[in-house]
Amino acid sequence: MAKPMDTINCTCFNIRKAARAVTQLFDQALKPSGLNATQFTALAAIASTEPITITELSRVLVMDRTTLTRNLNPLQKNGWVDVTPGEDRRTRTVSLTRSGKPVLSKAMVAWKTMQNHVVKTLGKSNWEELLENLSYTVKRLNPY
Amino acid sequence: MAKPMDTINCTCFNIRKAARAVTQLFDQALKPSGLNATQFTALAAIASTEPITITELSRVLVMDRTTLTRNLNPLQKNGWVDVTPGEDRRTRTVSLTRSGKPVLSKAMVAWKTMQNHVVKTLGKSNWEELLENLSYTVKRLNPY
DNA sequence: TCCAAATAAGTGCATATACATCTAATAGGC
DNA sequence: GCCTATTAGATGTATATGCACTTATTTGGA
Repeated sequence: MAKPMDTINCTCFNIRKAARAVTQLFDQALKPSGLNATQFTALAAIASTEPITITELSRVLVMDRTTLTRNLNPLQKNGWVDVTPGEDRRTRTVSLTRSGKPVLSKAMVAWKTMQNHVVKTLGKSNWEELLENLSYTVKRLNPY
Repeated sequence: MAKPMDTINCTCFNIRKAARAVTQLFDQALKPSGLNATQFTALAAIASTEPITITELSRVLVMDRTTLTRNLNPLQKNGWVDVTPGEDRRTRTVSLTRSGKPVLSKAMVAWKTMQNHVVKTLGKSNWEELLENLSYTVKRLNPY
């Protein structure tokens, strides 16, 4: 019979715990740019793939469609992304605005600094192993 | 100059992505028990450490104090945990209620099944490496 | 003893997350 | 061409997350 103490090794607990720790570091680093970690990731993904529909982007981000819709709200409110009807009128097409570009550029600098800090703190080979394990985990368990 | 595509390797993006995927699996598995992953983790931690104050528990869970306060709300609402004033009257003491115990027991069974499934799907040695990488990451980067 | 600093916790605010459900539009079979 | 199944997206609801700020209590130094 499993006991409460056994959950120290819970995959879910450990990955969420680490996600909280890492998120806070990146949120802090990105703060001067006006973005948080989620928003930065979304903007960078949009810049790499635009024009892209909501559902397609949600698959890139491995995120529920409805979560993405709401995550785009603050980005639209600030005028950094446009969401316009697609040719298939069921779809909506997401793209970076002119004023979104410099915001992303500035954030990229802050991101790179923190990314380097994390890689250095963990050690390059540990960090590489972590990323590989995370990719493999998503590949095997991704629900989308 | 870093480009948007570089963020494919963003530590934060990758760990949050994996956390979403894993969380959904555990949320589904735990659903019949009436708990989600966060609540299950909190209940199990409380069972292992009670009586414990809010701040102490937030450190166990590597979670902001104020986040924990709110995460306890649904558990209190359902009568699964008690939060009572401590001897030091600044503190509040958290403990599992009589009716919380069977809820946790049932959830433990569902948790163990999913935990085994994940370990098997990833392969035991990959899973062990993942957990080790995550622990190390929290140890080096934990803000609390 | 008294008062300032430190500590514990809660609240306001904004955002993140996803399931269930709804509406609109397209695709496919007949 | 028409109707049904499918697909894209938005909304209602509930919970998760953490920063800034506030209140209450204890601690510790003068």
